[in-house]
Amino acid sequence: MPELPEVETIKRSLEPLVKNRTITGVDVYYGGIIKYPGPADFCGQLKGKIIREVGRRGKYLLFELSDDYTLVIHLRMTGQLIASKPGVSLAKHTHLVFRLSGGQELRFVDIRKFGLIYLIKKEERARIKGLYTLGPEPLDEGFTLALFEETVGKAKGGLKAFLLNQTRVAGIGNIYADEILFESGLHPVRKVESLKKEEIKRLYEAIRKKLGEGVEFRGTSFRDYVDGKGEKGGFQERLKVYDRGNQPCARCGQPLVKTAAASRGTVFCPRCQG
DNA sequence: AATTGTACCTGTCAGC
DNA sequence: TGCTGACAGGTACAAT
Repeated sequence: MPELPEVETIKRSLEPLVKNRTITGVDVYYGGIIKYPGPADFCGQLKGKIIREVGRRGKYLLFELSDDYTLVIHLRMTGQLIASKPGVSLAKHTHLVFRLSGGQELRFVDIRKFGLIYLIKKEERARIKGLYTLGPEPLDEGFTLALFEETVGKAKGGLKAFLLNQTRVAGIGNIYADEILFESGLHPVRKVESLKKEEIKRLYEAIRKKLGEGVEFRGTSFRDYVDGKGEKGGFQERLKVYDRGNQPCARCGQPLVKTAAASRGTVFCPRCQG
């Protein structure tokens, strides 16, 4: 489900509903989601903690808690984190319920059970490899063209795989990767090391533009994605290539081609993305 | 070090 | 109406 724009939208929608509330208890219906520590310690340590801040890094949600603890949640493909009122019947595939002070609950729902949840002390962040190896945040001010040129200089292989690699740039997934490549007019299996300076700039600008639009339109509800209030996003109506195989290209009218690149379904325009 | 393949799960859809 | 297989927003880990 969620790539950077979706996770950012969840973060923003949840923040006012959970910030400064105390976790009064945790109900576990499927403990396999909890990767660290064990379920008993997880629940025991969370009880009584206050949610100080809600943050995001790449596709990870970070709940900064009292006593320097961080609750780290990755939604992977089908994970949802939804604020609910107590007593409302549990949606199917609800695996975890965080009970909060002031009559609020935060529920973790995940059809495929791929989600990952950790409770760590701040200084234990290295325990989560996918988190500490993340590349730069593409929408931050620090993500400059010069920094991106440096990143590109270190990489090799196909562009689609490059964009999906979280250690290069954080937060891009399959939907936005295809949209970014279409926007920049670059072929998904074009070699990173073959890019000219001007093409690197186009790619950089497309990354900022497409992820920015994704956030602006509150994410892509292609399938399961909803924000922290259970509301759908709007960017699915603005997709130009993702899930549009065989449909005419918005730019030139030629049929878009669906193929596989980096072992992922990939749609592109063979004419515009030569 | 950096790729590639496989595993983790359930649901949906196309084709028979 | 089943049934089967392919595919789905993403990593983590092992093997190369």
